[in-house]
Amino acid sequence: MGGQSKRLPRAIREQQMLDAAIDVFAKHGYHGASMNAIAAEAEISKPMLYLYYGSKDELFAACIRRESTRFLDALTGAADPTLTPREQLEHGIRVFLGFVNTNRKAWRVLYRQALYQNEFAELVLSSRDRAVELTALILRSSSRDERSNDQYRLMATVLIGAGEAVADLIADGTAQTEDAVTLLTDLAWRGLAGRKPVH
Amino acid sequence: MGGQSKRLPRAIREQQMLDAAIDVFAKHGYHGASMNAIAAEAEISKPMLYLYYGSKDELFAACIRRESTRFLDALTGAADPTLTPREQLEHGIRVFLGFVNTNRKAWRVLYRQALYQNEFAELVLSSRDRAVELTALILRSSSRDERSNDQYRLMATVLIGAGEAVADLIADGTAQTEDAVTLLTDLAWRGLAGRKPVH
Amino acid sequence: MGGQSKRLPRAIREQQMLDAAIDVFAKHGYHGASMNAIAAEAEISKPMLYLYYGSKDELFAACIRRESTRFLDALTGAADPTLTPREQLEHGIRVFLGFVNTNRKAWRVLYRQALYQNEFAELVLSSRDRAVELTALILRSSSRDERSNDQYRLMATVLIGAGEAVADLIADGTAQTEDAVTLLTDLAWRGLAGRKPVH
Amino acid sequence: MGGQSKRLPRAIREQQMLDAAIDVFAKHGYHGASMNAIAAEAEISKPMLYLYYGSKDELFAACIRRESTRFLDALTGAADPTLTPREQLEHGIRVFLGFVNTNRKAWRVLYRQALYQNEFAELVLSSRDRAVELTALILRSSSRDERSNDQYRLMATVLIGAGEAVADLIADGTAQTEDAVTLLTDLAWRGLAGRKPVH
DNA sequence: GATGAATGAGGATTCATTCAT
DNA sequence: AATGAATGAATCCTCATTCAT
Repeated sequence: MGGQSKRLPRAIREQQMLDAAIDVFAKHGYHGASMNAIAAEAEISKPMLYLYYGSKDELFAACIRRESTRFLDALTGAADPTLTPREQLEHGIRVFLGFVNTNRKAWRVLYRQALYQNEFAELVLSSRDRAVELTALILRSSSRDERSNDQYRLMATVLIGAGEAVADLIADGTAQTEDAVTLLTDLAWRGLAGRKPVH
Repeated sequence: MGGQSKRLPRAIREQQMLDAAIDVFAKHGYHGASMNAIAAEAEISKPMLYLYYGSKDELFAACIRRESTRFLDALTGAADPTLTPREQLEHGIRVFLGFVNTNRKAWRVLYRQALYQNEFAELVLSSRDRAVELTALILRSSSRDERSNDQYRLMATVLIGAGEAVADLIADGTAQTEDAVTLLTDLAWRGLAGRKPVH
Repeated sequence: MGGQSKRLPRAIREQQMLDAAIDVFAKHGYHGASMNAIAAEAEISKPMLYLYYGSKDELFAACIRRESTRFLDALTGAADPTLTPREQLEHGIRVFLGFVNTNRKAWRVLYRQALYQNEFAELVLSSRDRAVELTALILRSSSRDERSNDQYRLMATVLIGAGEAVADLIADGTAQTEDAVTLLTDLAWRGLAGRKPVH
Repeated sequence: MGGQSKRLPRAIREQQMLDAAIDVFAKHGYHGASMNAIAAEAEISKPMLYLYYGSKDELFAACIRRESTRFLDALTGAADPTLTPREQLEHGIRVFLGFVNTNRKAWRVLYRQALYQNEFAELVLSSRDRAVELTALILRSSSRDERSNDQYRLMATVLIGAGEAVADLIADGTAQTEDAVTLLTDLAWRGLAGRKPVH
């Protein structure tokens, strides 16, 4: 008790707070997480939270932004033009599921709290849309067919939906990452990426 | 204000209340929905809600139960042994997406609120599990391969995840049901249901 | 369930209700006893309670009145001019404690709930005053001194206070009636009933 | 409205709150006292009450504890070995009744509310038991007889019961402290403390 | 820069009480 | 004569948020 918190530079404080916030949000959900609990977890006083983030909403938004960015960066960084299309697909999926696996809390906050908290869905959806866009691109480049962008986007959405379902299993510890990678890659490659429907 | 609906028999009031509750839960989420708002929507007084359902939790649970049941009944009723496997798959998917399309609020409450509200997840998951089981059965009967039950279940989970992603698009009005039926059926048939990976 | 309660004549119904009310009041206290619980205990519907007694307050008052009367009747009936003063005293005390012993619930409601429930204290006090008056009379007739009525009344109050303390022990089952009779009689006889203070 | 008392150190606020709480509890009883009313009386906001005491129950318990302690301290401080037994008895009684006289509200809360509020009786009884113990000791040392501890305890209970009845009169302003002291001392000395029953 | 002290606003829940049948 | 259906009004409690130091 008393004066634990030493004058830290702003940047570090911010991260500390976000870490704590994500922790508590992941555990109790948006509504269940009280500013009190977050301040306690961060070992600072409540007014500090307000000084840095202004409101609970903004704090939550900041969490979402930080994690979305980290997430997208991971995915973007995974692109590797030297691979074959199928390898690219597999690599992308592996990076995605790997990220979820090592950032379970973030995943829960982002995709299982924010997404269905009316006021924040948009925030997540915007970066999810970028993920869809990215995936659509990969699908197109892996595909032998010619389809409309909308078609590819719908496919990407579906694939990402499947990915999220699997991600949930992984975040819960119910499924193994590698099994899931194989399954999803196969699904994407054969089901979506293109062979002509019949012949 | 308005109707003041008076002295209805218990059974009718119950449905009225659940309708109102689902409405408000769908719009504001579990926490955001106040008993006040639900009572107002149902055009009854708060004590009635408590008289009939005892607590907010139990009211929410009652919503989940009613809609889960309706949902499963729809899916179960869709089974039709006279169809070919692929037709069965397609029909199942169409019924599923059709249900979501005409029960958007219920869908949101069930799969987008309850599922990620810690205390209620289990309730939804138990009926989701039955859906997974059902789907796994269809997949097995549509499949030419021999796989383990676990394999089929994982596939079913993935397919349902994809289905939910699509369902969200439909619930939002972003996608057309028929397009989605085609895409999903194709995905399931080719990506999962099993032709041997070409070689 | 359903129609247990047959058309009973008013007088019987009234007693039935009071019995139930005293039961519930004794167990849960005035505030803790809900009209619901009382109606349930009496195996009638709530509106009946209101039909007969008008309000919770009046129902409680009715309980107090009935039991006060029974209580005073018992005490009054105990007077027996053929006994010696000391025997009278002892007999009075025995009747009092005996009554408490066989009417524990009533005792609790009257002297442990009503007395300290602001709105009802008066009701109890008025009949308690009559008990004090009665006791004062006995004390005067047992006394060799000459004292003012006020003195006798104060003595009676003290004696009754002691009696109530003992009554509590009896109502709780902590003390035996006969032991208490001996002690109290002795106390009253020697401590109050008269010998000159010093000599 | 009014003082708006601001930013007091914790210790002072605590007492302020307890003072207000005792006031309101004494006037309306446990159930009749709303947290609203207590907050208003203390001229603070409701959340402060909860911040400091957590719940109505705990607030009530805190009142009981503070007053019990003050009470027992007063009694304990009254012991004075230089006095004769009878003087000790008289002094003890005077201190007791004097305390009640100057702490009428506390007396009401402790012995007239808490004692008959099922959930709190125990709390009061434990300190009342200590008072009984103390009194029993004084009685024994004042007594010329040899009796069992149980006997002395029963006597003490009776004496305290009588004392409480008198205390009520004093708290109501119906009796004078000095008159009561004389009467009770006499009662205790002659009726209980022991000269052998004449023969 | 940092915080202990304080509160407005609102939420779940429970009653005593009354209609309409 | 008797009751199932219905509610206004309060109560306890919590939380995001802000001062004053």
